[in-house]
Amino acid sequence: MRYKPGHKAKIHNTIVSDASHRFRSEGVGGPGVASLMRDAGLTHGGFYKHFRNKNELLVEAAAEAFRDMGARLLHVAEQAPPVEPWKAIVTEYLSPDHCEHPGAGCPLAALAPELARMNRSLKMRLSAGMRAYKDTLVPLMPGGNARERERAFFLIFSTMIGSIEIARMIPDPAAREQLLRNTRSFLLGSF
Amino acid sequence: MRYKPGHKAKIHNTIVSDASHRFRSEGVGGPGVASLMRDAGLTHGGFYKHFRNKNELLVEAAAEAFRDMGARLLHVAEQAPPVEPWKAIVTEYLSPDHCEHPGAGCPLAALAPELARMNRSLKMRLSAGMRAYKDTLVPLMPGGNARERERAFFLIFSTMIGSIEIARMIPDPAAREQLLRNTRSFLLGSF
DNA sequence: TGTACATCAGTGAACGCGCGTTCACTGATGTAC
DNA sequence: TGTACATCAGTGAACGCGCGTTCACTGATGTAC
Repeated sequence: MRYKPGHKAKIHNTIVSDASHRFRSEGVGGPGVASLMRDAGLTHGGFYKHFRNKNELLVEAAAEAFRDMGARLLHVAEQAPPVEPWKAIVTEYLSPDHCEHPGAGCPLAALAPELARMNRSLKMRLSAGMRAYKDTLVPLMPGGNARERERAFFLIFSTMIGSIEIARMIPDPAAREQLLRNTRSFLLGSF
Repeated sequence: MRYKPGHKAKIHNTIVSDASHRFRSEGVGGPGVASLMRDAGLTHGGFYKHFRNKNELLVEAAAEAFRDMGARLLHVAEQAPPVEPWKAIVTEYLSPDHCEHPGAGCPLAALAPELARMNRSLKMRLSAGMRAYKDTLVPLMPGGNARERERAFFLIFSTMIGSIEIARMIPDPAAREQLLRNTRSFLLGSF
């Protein structure tokens, strides 16, 4: 059958968006091509009408994950009082909601070590998404100039990423939330 | 053939130690059972004389990785001047050597998101290794009492883990080392 | 001391399974004449 | 207007492959008598 104009692009976006969530919650090796296509209501063969191979989907899915999370953090920063928007970002990032839903959260916290293991050329393309993420958020960071804000971005995000990952390893919910609380109060008082 | 007493335990340790390195450098799904046994000079069938299944090996390998890295950090702390031993730990953890050799490094920086995805009972057993790691290192952390030192442990390690993971994602070596340097100077000046 | 048997770490064929990828095909619609 | 053909997103059988796991078997040594 022939399809409406824009149909293919819509399906393509559906697959990428679904993959961006599933990779984050199940890992890069988690969902297979067939399962991702089933989510879109299609069969596995059609996958290669949309992507050269699975890694191409990974690149697009990671980029979308960075855009999604960037937009979410930008949004909470804009909702918050205009002084020190980065504090709203810290609160959102270290929220129990983000900790408990890696599939909708920061791709670095969900996938960083796996992505770091990919071959160099793939990593270059993946890190382009990370750079865009950084560029979105650096302007909201504390600091008197661009250099200071970039430094703050890396320090704040390093701390948040590590904390969320450790928290996700801790089975006890109370200990988990205390770690998030501690990190939150440390960061809010440090810059 | 019959083997010398202690032979089986020695082979067992070889497999666990090899796996602890390979899981850290290739991910949990990286090396297969057959490949791990080949490293030990054996065939895959014998694996099940040593472990009930692959997850049992993972638990032992993760525990050994935590012990290894704990001992390494303890060692550098003991070599350093006795005041503020935690500073030697920060310097070692954020070294280019650690960043470039995940297979010999901290299992949290190498595997945390993957381990966090495991089922609850497995995660409980994996996090026992993490607790032992923490208990080894908390006494060396800055702080006037046990509570403060435990808090410092989580904050310092969160920051270091996040930094190393981001650094491992950055393709440019200069940018990578600058991130590590920045994090080092931030932590050394923060406690 | 010599013979028969038990032990048990390790072997390797075989199991079912899901993976990523390829490819000849389908069939509804658009275009050409 | 009617007919022939081109397009192309999606189908599903088939590919080779590696995975984790099982299991009947091997064979050198230890033990019993």
